[in-house]
Amino acid sequence: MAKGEETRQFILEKAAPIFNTKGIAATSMSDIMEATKLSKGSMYVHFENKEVLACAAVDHNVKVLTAKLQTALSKTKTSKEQLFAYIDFFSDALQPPVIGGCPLLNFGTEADDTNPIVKEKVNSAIRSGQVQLSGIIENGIANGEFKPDLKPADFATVIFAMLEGGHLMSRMSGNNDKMQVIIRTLKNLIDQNSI
Amino acid sequence: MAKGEETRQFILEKAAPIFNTKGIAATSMSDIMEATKLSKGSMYVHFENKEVLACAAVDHNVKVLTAKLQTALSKTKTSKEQLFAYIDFFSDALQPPVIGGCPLLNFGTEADDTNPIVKEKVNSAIRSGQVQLSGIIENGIANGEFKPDLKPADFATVIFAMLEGGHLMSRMSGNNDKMQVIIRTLKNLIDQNSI
DNA sequence: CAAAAAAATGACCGATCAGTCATATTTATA
DNA sequence: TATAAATATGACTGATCGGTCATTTTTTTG
Repeated sequence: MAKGEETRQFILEKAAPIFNTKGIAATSMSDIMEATKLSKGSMYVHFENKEVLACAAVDHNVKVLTAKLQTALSKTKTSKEQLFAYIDFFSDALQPPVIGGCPLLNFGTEADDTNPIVKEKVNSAIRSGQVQLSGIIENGIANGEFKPDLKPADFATVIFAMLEGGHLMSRMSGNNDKMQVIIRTLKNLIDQNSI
Repeated sequence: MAKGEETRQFILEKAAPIFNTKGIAATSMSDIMEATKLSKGSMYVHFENKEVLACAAVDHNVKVLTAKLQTALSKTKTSKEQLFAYIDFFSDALQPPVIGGCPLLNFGTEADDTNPIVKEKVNSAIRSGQVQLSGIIENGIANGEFKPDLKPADFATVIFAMLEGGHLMSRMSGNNDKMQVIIRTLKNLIDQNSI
């Protein structure tokens, strides 16, 4: 990796959790300077402005989250195990896979009415999650693990919404009780739809 | 109402949707000045600083949301009707009860790691919603509308999480499809647990 | 209606913001 | 190793931020 690309990645690794924790608007370039110990000029060698850096940081957070999720999923065999692993991956809202909590929730709500580019990144990531979940469920139906009347797209939506909602609730309360209720309910639902 | 209190309320009515839409960090006092057509000095007569104004705006958003919800609930009789009315109240994520979308989602994610006061306001509002939902379900069990093995607190958590998650998903996609899946699923769940 | 109190004004302040650029240093190339 | 290119530095800029305050205007009170 060339020196430039190395520094760029280094900046992203330091900046991504800050943006995810404080939000884009509340994160200043000097926050990133402090975290990287790099000069202001150097930042602008690798990112033409804050908006570009913020977008790259959003991508980085989503990429790290996705990569960790795929690692967790790769350790499973059956479709049911995959669904359980997917759910378990998000089971601790207070020690989430990426620092600052779910980046889709964080960046999505901030970008909603103000930043169409970031909003579309979040929308795209949600769609990917949906596609993956639907695929797991479809496979499970095809190989006889799940009941054939289970609607893959709808159930994927329910899983995703419950995880995001539970994440919010548990982070607000500062304990993981709500998320555990969500996890248990989801697993029961999956069991009820298993053969 | 004294002149001072009148102006204070007027500022809050103008400021609340701006904070809910742009976020606290991204909203400037000049945004509020422009919306109210008031001078900067006048703002500081009624709110000692931006943080106080932002907190009051959070309260205002929650209060308006709650008031509208109670109005919707007041038109119902049975417990099941109340649950359906509660769900229907949040059914359109693109035309939400308060401008900018769910303030619990918006302010909650922004305040999460940065603003403990606002975070606790959101946490408290979520708890209130939970208590109200649980109460409706308990009544429904007591009067024979719902199956006695339905767990009020857990089911309230599931309803709340699904609504928040569906809200996020639909706002990101820009259409209401996901929220409609959530609504339909929740109503089915309620029907399954009705007698 | 006059005096006192409250509210409204806008110029002003220091701090911080995102971003620039001449210069220096490091890295890559031939 | 000499030269060119890429990268890093930090002082600087203009704009905007939240917040103050002497003054004026409006409202309340006795």
